[in-house]
Amino acid sequence: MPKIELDKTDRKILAILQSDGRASNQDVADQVSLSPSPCLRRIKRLEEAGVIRQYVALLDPVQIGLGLLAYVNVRLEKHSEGANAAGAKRTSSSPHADFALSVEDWPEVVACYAMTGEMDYLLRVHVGDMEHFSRFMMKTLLIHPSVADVKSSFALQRIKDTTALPLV
Amino acid sequence: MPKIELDKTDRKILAILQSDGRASNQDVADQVSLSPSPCLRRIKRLEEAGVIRQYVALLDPVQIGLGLLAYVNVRLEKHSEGANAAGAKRTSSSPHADFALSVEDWPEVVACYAMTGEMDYLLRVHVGDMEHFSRFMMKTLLIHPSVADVKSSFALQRIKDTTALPLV
DNA sequence: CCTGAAATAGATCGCGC
DNA sequence: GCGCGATCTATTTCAGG
Repeated sequence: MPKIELDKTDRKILAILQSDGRASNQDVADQVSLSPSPCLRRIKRLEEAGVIRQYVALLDPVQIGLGLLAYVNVRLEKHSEGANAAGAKRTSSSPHADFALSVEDWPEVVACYAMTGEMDYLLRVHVGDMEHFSRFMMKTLLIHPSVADVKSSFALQRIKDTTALPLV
Repeated sequence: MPKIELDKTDRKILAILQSDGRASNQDVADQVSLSPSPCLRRIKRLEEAGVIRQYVALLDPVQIGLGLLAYVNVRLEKHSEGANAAGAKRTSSSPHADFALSVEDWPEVVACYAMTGEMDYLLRVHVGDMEHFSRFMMKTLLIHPSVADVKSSFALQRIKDTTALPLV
């Protein structure tokens, strides 16, 4: 991905599309004081350069039955043997590679980052309720051979949560 | 927000729009084997019920100069007096209300949840580099009168990060 | 709840500036 | 790089089953 130059107009376009991903090219063009053709050219350029990665619809978790949000800190086994203990499905090169692959298959886990600090991974987990969470922990996360230790916290209140990044 | 019933077709529509927020109504209609009109009605219904909260464009943080992602745990002062110490701009009812208001004004903080456990808040913070992060900490977060203690971790690797919620 | 047709609006592209 | 104008495609509404 080549890092491209962004002028003031590009940043304005990005700000608009970050807050309304379905804004029509004409609307965007009006707001940045361009005619539709150059505006569309800029948007296409931003898409092709990968500055705009994706357009998505954001859903309300509560409305689709996912009323409980948890952040789970995970520490993995240090030794590779763990990966071949009971329940392991892959002959893995490392617990890390194995864990990363598994995470892809767990729909409750919407985000997973390898982190600095004493805990290796931070997971964002959407579930319906405590029972659902408990089931996920018992039947999925805790029985994973790479996992050594976990610590969970639960969201009490959303103060802020946006996909819009600040444009410097 | 009234919780509405979602049938199989609704869930299919939601799945499509979660992965492509700009999918045309015709495309969606084709994929769920409907003609455009009833498909559009369903989408409008999902939007009006708040199941679809928003359409957005997702940007690549690296391409816009935000190469460092941090999660910051914040613990607040227990006593209300803290909120009126040096630098406080609001006569606040509580350190929590005061902190929540401030977070809105900090563009680096894209997410903030009040959490269970020993730390009160979890913040997701996008910055350009360590210097930028350091500046944010020194000049913004740590001088906030409600803040008692912070612990930061930094993302080493993104394993997974999606806005698409699982549709049960 | 669906289909299908008709009117409106937006996307797209070649070309001159 | 921008803007204009022609063309094509999609959105949106509404009659009727």
